[in-house]
Amino acid sequence: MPKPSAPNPAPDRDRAITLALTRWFHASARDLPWRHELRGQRDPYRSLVSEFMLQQTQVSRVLEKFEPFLTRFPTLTALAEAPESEVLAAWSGLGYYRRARLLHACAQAIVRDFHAAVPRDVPSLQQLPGIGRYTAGAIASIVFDQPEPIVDGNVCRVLQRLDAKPGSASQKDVIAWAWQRAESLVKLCSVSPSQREGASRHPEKASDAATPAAFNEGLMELGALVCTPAAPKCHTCPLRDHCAAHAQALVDDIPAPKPRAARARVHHDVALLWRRTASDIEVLLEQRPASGLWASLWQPPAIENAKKLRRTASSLLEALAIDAVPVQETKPRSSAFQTTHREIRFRVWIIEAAKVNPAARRWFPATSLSALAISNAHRALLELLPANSSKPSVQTRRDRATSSSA
DNA sequence: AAAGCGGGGCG
DNA sequence: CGCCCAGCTTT
Repeated sequence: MPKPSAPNPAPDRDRAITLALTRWFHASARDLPWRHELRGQRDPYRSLVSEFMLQQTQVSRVLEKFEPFLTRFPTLTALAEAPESEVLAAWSGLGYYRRARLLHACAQAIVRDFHAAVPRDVPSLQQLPGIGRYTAGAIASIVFDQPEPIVDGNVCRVLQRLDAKPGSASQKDVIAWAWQRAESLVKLCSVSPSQREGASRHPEKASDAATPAAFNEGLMELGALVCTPAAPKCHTCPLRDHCAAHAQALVDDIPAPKPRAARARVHHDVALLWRRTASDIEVLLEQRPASGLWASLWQPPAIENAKKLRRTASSLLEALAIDAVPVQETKPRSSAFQTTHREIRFRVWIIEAAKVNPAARRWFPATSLSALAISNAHRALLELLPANSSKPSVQTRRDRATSSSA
């Protein structure tokens, strides 16, 4: 029986792409904690949390925080009812802290407007705080298997290479092209009634059918594991035979690198004030403003963007309007920290104070800091406290990889 | 339309 | 050391 001829060759190529990627994903997908299914479906709440954490953040970073967050906030309602300070504390170290506040507000909006059930459609999802076009498409397709496209950095790169589309993912025209391309591909994955009938008569073929969920997640998984920015593993790529960039030897030129602004270098003068108590030491912290860098997080009192070089602890305390008596003057310690947008040189005076008027600041026991919302930059500074000088309590990834688990 | 926002791993 | 990452909101 002759196969009906297609109107043009593109649909055949695209169908082959969706099928090959779906099969590869089912065979090669990593076992990630937010991919665990209950009764054949992803947990919408776990998926929601993972999507927020994964915004501009690598999987390896999210893996360290995901399960502790879910243990602390097991349900959407539990998250919605929690105080924001605890949500920020559980987010501590993940960066982009606005996401934590938006996730919190998102959970509250879902409870209020959708009876505590994550909505299934893109328009409803996209109205929620912190959910843009990508995250709405990801929830709709991956959790609810709807034929909605998604485009992130990974997907844009894969699609550009697939069609040898030049340009950078920072170009609006490239992004717009990628959304069109992703949409036309994912729509080929929606199961038509006749296909569903066929699948029920041939259940052994069911796992072969391309679904929006497997195709979309396959695009991202391929970008993460195979079609990487540098040194892509074309020899193991399931789409190699369909890839225009590979055929034309353009893989290393697509996508074009994204222009990036230079990092600003700034100095912060930090007063790491501590005092002894009967059983512990305490450290003086203040809360940052609710917007901007490290919004609402706790830190030692500091002069930011310090212009002039301060030479004594006393002069810093005076600038900070802290009425304290240093037990002794010490030289500042240097500590550098980088974010994407700036390089911060901390000058840290470690000051044991006999007497302090804390004003708006608060004393915290050193043992309570792990439950507080503090950036990784400032956690590193707190490691300079005398109580921590002999035992490193911030364990690096390298530490964990090389130390035996006792 | 453009800027702002963390943090770390990797080549 | 530069580049990149499962983006979104604000200005």
